[in-house]
Amino acid sequence: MIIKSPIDLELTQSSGQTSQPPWKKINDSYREVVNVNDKLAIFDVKQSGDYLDFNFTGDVSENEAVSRLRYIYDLDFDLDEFYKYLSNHSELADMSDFCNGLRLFLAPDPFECVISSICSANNSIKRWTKSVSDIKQKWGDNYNGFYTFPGISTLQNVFLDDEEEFDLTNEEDICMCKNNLKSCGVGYRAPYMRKASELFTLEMDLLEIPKMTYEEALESILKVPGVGPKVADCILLYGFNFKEAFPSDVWIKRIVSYLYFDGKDISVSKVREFGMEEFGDYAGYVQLYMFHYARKSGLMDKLK
DNA sequence: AACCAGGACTCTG
DNA sequence: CAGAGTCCTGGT
Repeated sequence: MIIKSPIDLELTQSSGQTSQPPWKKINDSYREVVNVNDKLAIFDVKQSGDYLDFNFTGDVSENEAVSRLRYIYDLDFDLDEFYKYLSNHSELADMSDFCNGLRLFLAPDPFECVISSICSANNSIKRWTKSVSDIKQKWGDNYNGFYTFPGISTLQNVFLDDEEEFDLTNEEDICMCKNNLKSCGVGYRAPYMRKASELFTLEMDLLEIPKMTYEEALESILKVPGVGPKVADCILLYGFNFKEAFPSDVWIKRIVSYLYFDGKDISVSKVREFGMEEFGDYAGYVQLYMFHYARKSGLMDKLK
């Protein structure tokens, strides 16, 4: 069926949002297993003109599936309104031309988003997406050839590295020990991921986060090991749809400094405060558009 | 082959 | 509270 809400699916999929790795591309379609009200379904979306062509299989109703899809691709966000806002601000006016149809790619699974975001810290897009895919393949459930993200209790019991695996199993050759986090290329983030999983079984309930204000949610998420200010804002934006978050890293700092402060060096935390103050409920989208505008327009190379 | 990029954390002053 | 050093891996 056609979902009448404009989007650029390819751009949204390739935009490196830390909610989850891109879905599997098959011919013109993007496919993934999605949890819909505790039942699994295979979602299949492809671009059809400005809109999405959506199909699914699984024991879920059409209403349930469509509303899940609308959430994941943020299809109820009014892009036209947003583009009016951009064009009314000279610093941002070019951005909609370079990023037309780019939307949030929201996490169907908040836990996956947290682990995926921890993995993204001090890392490249290519590397963290590979790591998350490896984690799914090693410990997720295979559903029609697609792997779910493992549950919290699974990840908190996983081996950190080959040595730990070698010591605690009867594997005879350490070279055969690949059933551990470090073999997914996560490096020193492995203990963060396992400790985070532990935290979610013992103390923190991720289901509470959506009920909180942005400030409360930020305070909670910052307690997760391996999560600092940048990653916390990514989790709140891409994982929980807090659109007032303005995730700020060195690149956003360079871009904001170029666009608004005449190239003057400002601290990342000031950039974050500026973004939240200046853009309000559009902060998350402005951040997303800034990053891709800089990538595509060549501004990023210029700022290096 | 040495060096760098990328955030969070820990230790120091 | 700011600044510096370290963590791991893939890229040059």
